[in-house]
Amino acid sequence: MSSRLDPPTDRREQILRAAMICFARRGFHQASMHDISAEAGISVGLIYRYFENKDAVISAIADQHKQRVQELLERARQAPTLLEALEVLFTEHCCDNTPQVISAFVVDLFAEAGRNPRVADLVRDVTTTAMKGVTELIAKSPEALAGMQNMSPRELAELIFALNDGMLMRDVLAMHRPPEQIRERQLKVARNLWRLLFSHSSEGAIA
Amino acid sequence: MSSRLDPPTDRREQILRAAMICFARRGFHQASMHDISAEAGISVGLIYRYFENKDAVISAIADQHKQRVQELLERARQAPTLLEALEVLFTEHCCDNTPQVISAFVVDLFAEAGRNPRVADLVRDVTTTAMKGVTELIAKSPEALAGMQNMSPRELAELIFALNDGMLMRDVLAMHRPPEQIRERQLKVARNLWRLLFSHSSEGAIA
Amino acid sequence: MSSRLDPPTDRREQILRAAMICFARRGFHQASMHDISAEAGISVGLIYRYFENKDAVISAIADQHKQRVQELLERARQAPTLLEALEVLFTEHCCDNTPQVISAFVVDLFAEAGRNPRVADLVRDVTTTAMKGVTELIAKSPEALAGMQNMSPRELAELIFALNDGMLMRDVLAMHRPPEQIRERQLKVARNLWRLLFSHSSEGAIA
Amino acid sequence: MSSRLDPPTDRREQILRAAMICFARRGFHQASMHDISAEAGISVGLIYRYFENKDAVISAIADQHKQRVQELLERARQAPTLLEALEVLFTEHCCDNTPQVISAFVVDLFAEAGRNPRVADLVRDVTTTAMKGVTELIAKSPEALAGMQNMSPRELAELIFALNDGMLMRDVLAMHRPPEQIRERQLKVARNLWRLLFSHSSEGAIA
DNA sequence: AATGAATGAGGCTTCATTCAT
DNA sequence: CATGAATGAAGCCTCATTCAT
Repeated sequence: MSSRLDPPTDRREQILRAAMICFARRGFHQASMHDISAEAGISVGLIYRYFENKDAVISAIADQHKQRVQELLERARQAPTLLEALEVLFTEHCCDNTPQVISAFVVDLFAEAGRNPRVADLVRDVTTTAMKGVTELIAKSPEALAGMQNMSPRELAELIFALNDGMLMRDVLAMHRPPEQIRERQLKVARNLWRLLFSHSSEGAIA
Repeated sequence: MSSRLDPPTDRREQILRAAMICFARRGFHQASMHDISAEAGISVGLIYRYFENKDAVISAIADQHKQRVQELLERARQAPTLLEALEVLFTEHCCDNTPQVISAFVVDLFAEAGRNPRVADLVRDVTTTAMKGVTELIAKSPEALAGMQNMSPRELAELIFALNDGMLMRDVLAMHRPPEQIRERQLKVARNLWRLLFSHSSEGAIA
Repeated sequence: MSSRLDPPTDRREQILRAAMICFARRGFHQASMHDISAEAGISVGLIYRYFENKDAVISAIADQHKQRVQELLERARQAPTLLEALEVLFTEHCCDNTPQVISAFVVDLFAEAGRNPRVADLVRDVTTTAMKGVTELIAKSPEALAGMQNMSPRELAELIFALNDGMLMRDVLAMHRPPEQIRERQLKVARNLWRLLFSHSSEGAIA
Repeated sequence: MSSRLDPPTDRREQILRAAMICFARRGFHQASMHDISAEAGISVGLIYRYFENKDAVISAIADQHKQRVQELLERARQAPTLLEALEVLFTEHCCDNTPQVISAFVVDLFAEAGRNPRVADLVRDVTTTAMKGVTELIAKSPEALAGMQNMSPRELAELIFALNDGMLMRDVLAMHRPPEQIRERQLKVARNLWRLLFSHSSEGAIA
């Protein structure tokens, strides 16, 4: 490899960051290579020194997304309780970019997956890994085992991810509203589900 | 003239059907007007006799989607029980087109909403209407009132829709698998949620 | 031929009148066949029953122009004095259409003559005929013979026509101003030239 | 790289020269961007690096025309006598291009001015400036003051310009004839007018 | 390593023309 | 006679990609 900050890696990062912004703003195919180069403050030709073509940029961004999700999963795994792990996972969409940037990007990523098999494989890989991770998390969790509700850990994980993705999908309709407000509202609903799934009936209404 | 439908309406439908297929296959912007005309078996120019431009075709498709959802909501409203209404809603994605066509299209529609304000308004309109309809359905339903789980009808509706959308988003990753199989698996998980939300604990396991 | 008002002739007239308006408004090539049909209140296809194609319409309009000029020349010839004849000629641009319509059309006609040889022939024919007519008019006129200014009748005619055309060319820059005002101003200048050319110095100031 | 001019300016010039030729040959709207690129020996896309769109090319050409006229006016102003100044102005149409190219272009420019307000403004600007310049020239000229013929300097200028434009308009009908021959004939007529306007009768025949 | 001029295929759209009704 | 739906070539413009500097 190379040390942490040598030019090649830096350049790649710089380009990918710019690409991410452009893709979120205009979509994979509406964003032009020129848009990306302008956003990155470099020339168009330079992009081609680090990426074979536009598709390679898209793939690289998708890869980056995959890694982000894996890191997230790792952090979730280290949370003391299942509910805390879920909160970590749910807050995924907040890095250096605003949540809507991530949301717009992810929705476009799924849309692209519907056409581009390479992207589809990659997204499937991400979701499968995440799903497996959360399924394990649930299987190992005492709260889950107790509440279980007649559902398998796998089914519980599916419910949870569907909720996550469904909320993310709605984000793009509220591009103008303050991110925190959106997230808070969504978190409230998500917590309702988690409580429902993972609280023992013996505890009665938990509030 | 013609028997059932006047030609203009027929043509519009024919074009929209072709556009739907192309949009699902390649996305709004990757699908060319030529693709659509070829799929419809007509010439490119003819499309412009029925639609001002490509954007108008996209808008018309989005409108069609809106109406489909509204009809669906109407049918759901007439179901005898809440759970049956939810089943109706969940089965949305099956008309003349295969479910994946609808899914791919809807995901792209949301992606587009993230950029095109006109599309965003339309999609927001659809989701708002649907949400309101289901919220009312829940508010009027005895099962819901009983189980309620400390959630407002509105929150319950949000949960349900998030699940719906989340599942739909995943559809695009399974473009190759038989639709029924996908739907069945998803339905199972969805029923789990509905049971959880709307069954009195006194009744025990319902399914 | 046919009687004065049989449909074919009427239709042709109707189409040509509409074409004239469209050509003046948008130019020969910017005006579409659809524009013309709409202006005439008929269908596009019908135009093709009366004209082989768009070029034929342009040619027919040019022909019409030629006839209009010839009639004008005829009227000018019957004027009692040369100066009156010139006034008739100069007022050419006023039929059922506003003068600017004619001006815009004529300028476009000359522009088209620069490319389309058939139109060039036709326009040349018009100008040649008109020139010959006016040259004769001058040659026969006592005023002219007296003043003559060392110019041949032919040269005098050239001067007069250049003035006419030059003024007409400027009309298109004043599309918004009241036609009478423009014409009056131009007429004043034209009269100055005519007086200069055709008044004996012995007569002193004539105007 | 280049010796005298930086490449961007060269390219713009190259494109404008090619556009001028194409516009004169086929008219503004009949000349395609492909025609221009072929004439310039470059690709279509390259034109768009130097001009926003086709209209911008037309505007640039019109601007160029404006500057050419202004330079001409400057040269005319420096002529020792009024008659010599007029000769300079009249010979306008001869630069690097053949006179007919200029004539065809100017006639088309006026035709376009009849429809496109932006072009109309520009052409009006040119004619107004030129007219003002010549009016001043006349007002300051002793020959004019003497002969005057009861006309104001402004009216005299109008006469002169109408003659110029009228002759230019006729140029397009003689696209095939040798330019010098045309010019000579026209010059002879023009001189007749000038002599008439600006020669004291006491001097008798001047030419 | 970096630039950005240059290419040309391909997309959207218009429009003259035809033809079934 | 009249309509207007239908065709498809052609025009304007964009953009991924290459390459000389």
